[in-house]
Amino acid sequence: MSYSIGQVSEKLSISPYTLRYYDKEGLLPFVDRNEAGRRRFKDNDFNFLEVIMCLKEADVPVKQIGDFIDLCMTGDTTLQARYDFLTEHEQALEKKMAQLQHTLDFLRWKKWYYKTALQAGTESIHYLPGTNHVDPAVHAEFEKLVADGASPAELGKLA
Amino acid sequence: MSYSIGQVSEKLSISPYTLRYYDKEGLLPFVDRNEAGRRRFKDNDFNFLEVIMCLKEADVPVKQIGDFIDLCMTGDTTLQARYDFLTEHEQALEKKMAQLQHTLDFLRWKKWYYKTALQAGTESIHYLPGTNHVDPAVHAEFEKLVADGASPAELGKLA
DNA sequence: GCTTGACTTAGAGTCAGCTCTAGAAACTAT
DNA sequence: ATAGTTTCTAGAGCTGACTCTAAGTCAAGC
Repeated sequence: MSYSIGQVSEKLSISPYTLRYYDKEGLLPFVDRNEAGRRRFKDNDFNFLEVIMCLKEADVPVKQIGDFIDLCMTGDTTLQARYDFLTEHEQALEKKMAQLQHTLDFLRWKKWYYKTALQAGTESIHYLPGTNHVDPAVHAEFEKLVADGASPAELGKLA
Repeated sequence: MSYSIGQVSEKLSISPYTLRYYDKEGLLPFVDRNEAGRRRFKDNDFNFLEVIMCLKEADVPVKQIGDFIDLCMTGDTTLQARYDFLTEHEQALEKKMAQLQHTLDFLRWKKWYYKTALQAGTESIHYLPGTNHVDPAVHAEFEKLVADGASPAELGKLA
């Protein structure tokens, strides 16, 4: 079973332009060509493509993905290097997810800020008297609700 | 209390170039200037900067962050729009985190793949007999271990 | 045989998000 | 006062990741 660039493009929802770009950047050295020079993807190539898409999803730059594919093509001497590469990016991803959780929590505190403002009809309930500046006690109040067991996601929900 | 662009840059670990770029893109309309035209950041401005950094972290494009800041400057008539904006990006972020969890799981299965190959001294233990193609049963085996209660993160750990 | 459509390459163009340069003006320390 | 540092603007330059164009090749259907 073999597939044209168009069929692979369709299957993976990646444009043929992008697939050729990846090839040019050295990400697809495993892809065969027919007599006319056209790319023929094998079933096994989808294992590589899956790894490539995974690493892209993990925000690994194209060049580094190329380095990993190089390791793959070299053979058993690079097994440890490949394992280490994946470990490095596993850790980076864990770190990123923790960071995104903070970001999400912040978004929810701001939602609560606007929810309460909406209910009051004006943002000024959060200001220090006579100013346009937010009272730091407002954030503290939200933090207290969370410390007392409320879920940030729920606190932000309107009505 | 007011702060120069250099002090803000230092505090937030953002280059002054970037801060000026954000200003140029309309993200910092709230920043005052002194008689000489130099930016003077107020304490309250850090609330805005915190929101900007949060939205950046959530991968919101600079232009859209500008739209949100515009809403903030307009006053109480935009409270609902601001709430909706945050809700939209909260949802996008939740979706992204779910996707990243899948990516992480995939990375861990690949780590297990290389761990077992390393222990065998060769990747060929995963190949279909007489080929260089990965046996689909290998992934199924990993999935079975997970279904039987093993943690993907643990399965990938070496030694 | 001829058109249509998918493919090929090299190379140009685009976009976001910075990042830097140049030249001038303004603070800061001695 | 003067040297050094910081800031200002306008605008150029850079990087990564595509995205497309042009000109040509190839395969399939009428």
